[in-house]
Amino acid sequence: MMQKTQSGSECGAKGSHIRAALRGSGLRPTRQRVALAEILFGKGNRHISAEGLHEEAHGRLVPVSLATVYNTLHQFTEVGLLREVVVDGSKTYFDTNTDDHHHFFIEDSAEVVDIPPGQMGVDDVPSAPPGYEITRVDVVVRLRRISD
Amino acid sequence: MMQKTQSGSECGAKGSHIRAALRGSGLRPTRQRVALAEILFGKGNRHISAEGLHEEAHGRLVPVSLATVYNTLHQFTEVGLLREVVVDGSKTYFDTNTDDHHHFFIEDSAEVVDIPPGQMGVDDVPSAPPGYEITRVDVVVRLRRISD
DNA sequence: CTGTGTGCAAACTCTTTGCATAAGT
DNA sequence: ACTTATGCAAAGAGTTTGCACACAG
Repeated sequence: MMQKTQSGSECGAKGSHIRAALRGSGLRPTRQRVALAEILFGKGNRHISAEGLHEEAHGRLVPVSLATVYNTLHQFTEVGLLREVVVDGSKTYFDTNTDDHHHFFIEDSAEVVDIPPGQMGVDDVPSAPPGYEITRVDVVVRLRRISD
Repeated sequence: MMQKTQSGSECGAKGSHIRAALRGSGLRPTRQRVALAEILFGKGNRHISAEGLHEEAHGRLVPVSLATVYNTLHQFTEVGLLREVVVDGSKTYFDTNTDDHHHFFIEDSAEVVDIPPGQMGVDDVPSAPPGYEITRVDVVVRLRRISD
């Protein structure tokens, strides 16, 4: 037999691809993790908060708990499937694009948008103080709506 | 060179300078605001959280409430005496240096340190999307302790 | 005096945690 | 079966708010 088709979501090749990816990262492909991964990675790069993912999952009739969403986001981040983006003091955003790149942050709507790579660079990053190493250089270009 | 400001009221030169600055910003120089301003601006550039400032005030026997610390930090930020720094999702830091500059963030100790200006620049900042203006470009160089 | 600022505690938001139950292999 | 993940609700951290009292001008 083939793999058993899952509950209500789409079945077939995509599901097993995701399951394989999770497995390859050492995560058991549970229903919730597969469903959340489909939402996260199903349509291009996304920047999403735990609340946002939770709502979107419920909108798709995937009833995951908020605690599981947090767990999953952190686990995905640990294994390198996601990246945490710090742009706003109050919420944590997760980015499905783990490449080296930077962000616009639209203050009015609290939205995060990728800055295409190659368009911006950082000159002369100072060397780390002795005893420390640089783990990342983050650039955030903050935007505000022009309200004339 | 030590002047006994604080305690009951403010009689020294520093106190009145601070009072003048507050007044010039349209803020009434209350005891709490003057005391907090002395802590903030009294010894070079600082990066401090509300909790940190609250503790430091108590350490100096200036019993301000946490709510007042928050109010004051926000008021100072509004009038341009402070700048908010977003480096960590969980806490808000305030920087007494309002010039254009960037930061190191030491992840182990959650410390913020200025990167001296002129040592680092950002190339080719993309133009803002139509309808938006850039309010600021923030660079955070994240550091971790090398633990061999 | 008069209005603004302060302090307190309660409320709020986002996130984490503990433990019984459910699911994966 | 045996282990790990999930869900729930409660706890936790940081921040904000509402209202009575206190202080600055």
